[in-house]
Amino acid sequence: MHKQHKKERFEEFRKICREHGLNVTPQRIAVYEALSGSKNHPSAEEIFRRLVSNFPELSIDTVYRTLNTFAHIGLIRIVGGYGEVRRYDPDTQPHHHFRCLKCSRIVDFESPEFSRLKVPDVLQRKCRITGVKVVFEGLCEECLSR
Amino acid sequence: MHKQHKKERFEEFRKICREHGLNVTPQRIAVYEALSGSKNHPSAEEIFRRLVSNFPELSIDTVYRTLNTFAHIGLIRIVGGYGEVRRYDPDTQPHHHFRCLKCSRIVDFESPEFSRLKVPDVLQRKCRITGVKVVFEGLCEECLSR
DNA sequence: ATAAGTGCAAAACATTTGCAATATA
DNA sequence: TATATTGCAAATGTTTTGCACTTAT
Repeated sequence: MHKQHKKERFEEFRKICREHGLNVTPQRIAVYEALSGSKNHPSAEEIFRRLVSNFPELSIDTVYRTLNTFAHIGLIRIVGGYGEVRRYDPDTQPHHHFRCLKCSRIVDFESPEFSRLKVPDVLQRKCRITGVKVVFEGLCEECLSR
Repeated sequence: MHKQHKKERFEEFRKICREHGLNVTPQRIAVYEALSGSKNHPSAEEIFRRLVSNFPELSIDTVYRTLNTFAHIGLIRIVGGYGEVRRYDPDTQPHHHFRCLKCSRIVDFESPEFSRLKVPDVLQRKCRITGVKVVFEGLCEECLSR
């Protein structure tokens, strides 16, 4: 994923909304900006906290609704977790995760090789596969040094 | 993972409990039996429903507490999900998952090859890696034929 | 006997929903 | 102006917790 300027990203966002018949509202813009500018796969609550100081009328249920809408049209993804609060990923391109077992930090990494992993025959025969994700688990840098 | 007889599994279970200073209670036996006899990565609620008809005093909070205890000592695992209810996996051996995007069914498969995937340098340098899991996503047999 | 575990009821969270008011197109 | 979206408040669903009672060792 390469960086985009804020303005380009905004235009892209408008376009995607229009394509899906969604109004472009300040709330949606704010949530999308907050998530796509984040690197830590935040929860709805975290996104809300990040925004509410500059956007006091914003309500948490709108954040949830907005994230659900975005996930539904494929603008963002829900990240695979282990039964904690739901977290969101602005990166919809194929990529992979490291997850810290202690602090739940998620680190993205790309690997075209992993993204091309051969689908095992057992699955190939029965299912339609649309994606793969490799998840490494262990302890992150910060948790190791404590 | 190969099948074990019920009795062997029970002895194994007693041993693990003793090693961790846990009392062997009917509740723990029941929950462990239900989970290790299941093939569908059930939730706490599902395990509870499966047991309560033959064990009417059992309460749902004991099921939660028991599953948390088991996960904590590594007897079972919490399966990676997408922010739905927490689900549990009796199989602690390295294995991989297919997940249906429509009905959330999880299918296990083994692949020594995937379990030996090379840890990318970015991670190798910074983290201590203890496991890998490959997750394929798509539509399962049942959902395809509807 | 003693410490650990359970059931109950209540609390704490996380997420969703109905509805009237408001903003977008 | 018509419709989609929001904020509020309340509902729902999931998971945890305090405490007194019971059970395993």
